[in-house]
Amino acid sequence: MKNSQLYKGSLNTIIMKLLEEKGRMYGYEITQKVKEITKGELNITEGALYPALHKLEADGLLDVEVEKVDNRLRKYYKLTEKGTAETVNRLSELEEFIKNMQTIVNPKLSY
Amino acid sequence: MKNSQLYKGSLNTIIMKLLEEKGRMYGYEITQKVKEITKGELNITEGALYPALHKLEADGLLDVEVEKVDNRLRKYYKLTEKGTAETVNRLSELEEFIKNMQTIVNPKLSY
DNA sequence: CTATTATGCATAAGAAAATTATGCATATAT
DNA sequence: ATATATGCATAATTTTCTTATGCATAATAG
Repeated sequence: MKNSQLYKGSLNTIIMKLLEEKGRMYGYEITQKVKEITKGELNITEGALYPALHKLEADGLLDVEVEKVDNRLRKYYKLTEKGTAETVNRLSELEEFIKNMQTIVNPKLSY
Repeated sequence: MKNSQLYKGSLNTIIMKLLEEKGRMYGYEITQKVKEITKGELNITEGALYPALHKLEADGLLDVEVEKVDNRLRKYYKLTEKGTAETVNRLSELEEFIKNMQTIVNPKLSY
């Protein structure tokens, strides 16, 4: 998704967190939202995003609703009950991860 | 390296940061250090570590010195000049990454 | 005294997740 | 007319990691 490899593995968590906040979003909207949040730093590619959405749906974490807006197709995704529960876990894992990485970057601040 | 996929892509940065701090380390030492820092949360597997070290060496970012300690072999790695320069970039990327992920987790704190 | 754990390096097969390169379609701006 | 933006999708390839091994020495536990 970017020149930095660090984002590898975080895409699902990002998607789920955004959906938790917004209620429902469509693919393109997610890419734009992430670009905005990260001030252009993180550009999610379609080749990563769509397969990820399909897998989350297949795993029962997301539901999809198709709508036609301005004669263009949109697939709105939202968290299922299972997905909402799983998001809690993913977010706590993410916070642990961030803490650990901060400790590695700046070991002196950890005590 | 762990059950959480979030660490994917961060191994090289972790290795380089530790080497920047410690001067030189050997493989097994790196696994133990990371385990200690993360309180057991992150266990780097040999299958990930050794190929990563070999690649960093092949890319000219690390130098290796073989030593025999207590009748056991150790391969001490240290940053080359190029590696030290590259570490600066990786660390600033990591800090950006952490900031971005924090903004995603907790958008209300970012203003 | 033998089996397990710790120390130490290594690689091979496979899976997972991404990149890169496409493809199709409509709408808008240049 | 052409490029850019919107919108979804997939296929080939690459990167990175997991899992499973293999070998070897030292120390500890039963």
